Amino acid sequence: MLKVYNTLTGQKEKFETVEAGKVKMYVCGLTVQNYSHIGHIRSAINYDVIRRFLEYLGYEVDYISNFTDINEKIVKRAEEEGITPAELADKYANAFLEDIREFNIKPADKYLRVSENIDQIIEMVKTLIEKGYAYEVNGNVYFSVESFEDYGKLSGRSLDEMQAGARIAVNEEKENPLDFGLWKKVEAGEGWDSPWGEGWPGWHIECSAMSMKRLGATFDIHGGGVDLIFPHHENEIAQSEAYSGKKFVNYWLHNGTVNLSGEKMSKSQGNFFTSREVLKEFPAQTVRYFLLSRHYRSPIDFSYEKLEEAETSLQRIENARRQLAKVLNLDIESAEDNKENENFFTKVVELKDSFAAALNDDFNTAEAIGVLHDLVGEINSFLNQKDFTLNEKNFAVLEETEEIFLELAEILGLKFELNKAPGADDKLVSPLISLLLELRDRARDNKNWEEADLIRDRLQEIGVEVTDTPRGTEWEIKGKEE
RNA sequence: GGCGGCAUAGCCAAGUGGUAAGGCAGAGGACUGCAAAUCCUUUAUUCGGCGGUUCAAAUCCGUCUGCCGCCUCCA
Repeated sequence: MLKVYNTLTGQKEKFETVEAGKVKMYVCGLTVQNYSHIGHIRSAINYDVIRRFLEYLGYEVDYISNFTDINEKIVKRAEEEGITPAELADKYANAFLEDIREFNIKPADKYLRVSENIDQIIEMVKTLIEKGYAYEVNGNVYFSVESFEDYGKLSGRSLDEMQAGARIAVNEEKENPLDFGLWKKVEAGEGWDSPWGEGWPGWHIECSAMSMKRLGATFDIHGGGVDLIFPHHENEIAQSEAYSGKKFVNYWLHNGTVNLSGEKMSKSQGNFFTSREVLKEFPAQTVRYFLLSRHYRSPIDFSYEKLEEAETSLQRIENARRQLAKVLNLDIESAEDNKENENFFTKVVELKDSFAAALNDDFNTAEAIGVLHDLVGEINSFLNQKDFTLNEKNFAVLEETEEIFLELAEILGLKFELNKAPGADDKLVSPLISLLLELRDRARDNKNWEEADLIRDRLQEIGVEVTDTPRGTEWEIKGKEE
């Protein structure tokens, strides 16, 4: 049974959907004003795994995200780059889509853009004014936080507490300093026409308008970074529920931040790694694996040193996968059976269940990765038994294990494709290498180590890795080192 | 100042009442002509300090210390 931690209640809750068998989820995307950084990628990977697991559980998932393509920052950045705001937004939205492909993140079913949903937003603002939740002053429209009884329920604050904090910029137009903008007046020619004059939507309103338009007044999951809880998501709840009179979202999920030396990575602080610069140093899968090695709600400290550790750890899993594939390629030697494979397979199935149980517990990917390593240990031990032979029963069991292994990895979005280097399947290359290795074997039989090593070393230089294993000499095209 | 979170081995990290997963590094071993690779075993009487509840606490309560987040744009 799936349990998820809901920020709204501060507890893990049993997960039940509005509509049986279907999950409607909305994840706050980014303002497309620059290249994405690792913090954005963590968020995207996190919700990607959540989505994949929900699909694994059999749900039909409608996963929606957004691109904020209208605001001051975009205008400013566009001026800097000498292009129009729309071009800038397009450029970075496309860059983001390229980035997530690298990280094996499934794209959302739909990315909603503010610029394409202005009508919807205006309609919503209009209704909020009519219902008495919002007011217009000089072409600006504000939401009145005092008019919404439950204001503060997500972030666990009360209006009194927040006013005591008194770190809110003074704005004479607002009835209450905490009131937030729904519609913002801008210079002629820069915005959209509205009943209140030319302007832009406020930041928070877009997510409400677009998510409800696509997913309905009440939907299942709304996700984003913890730094969005207040004010962004708090405000979304206020305006959405004031508008529809219904509960907006059942489960609020928030992922932790990516930190650098303990400090939050963020654009405004200037302390961030873009995903692109990280990808120059490490494979995307390593980054993904690293980010999933910690529970999504906790902050994670980012460094290249940690990525190197993650790389080594990930290789252990990759090796097991490769060994498994190699063994499955061997000829079946005997029909004999031993009891070992039954014990082995029982454990494999148990681990499969443990893996699902880990993710069922608020998507605990760190624990799930631990289970994956346990599975690797079982596979290794089984394959490295002294008297291992590939009999029919072993083959069947290993084939099924491979399937389970790949299925679980797929939930985490990890791909373990076999190295299909160019030439590996070539009708000429393969026999040629086999021939060379035959010569090497003969040299070894004659204890002519010099010649044997020459063949191995020369093959290595060409990019063919030769490994002596208890099952005989194996080779693999690795390609040349760059 | 207000609200919230976190503190587990050398490092990273799971674990929310039943006696400490997993990874990295380290140590030992297996395999090998050698090398590389790989594999196996092993590494916390203890969970920031103190006090309390309980038959039982890393897990609950109180308190102290340290770190972080939000309160302004932010994934």
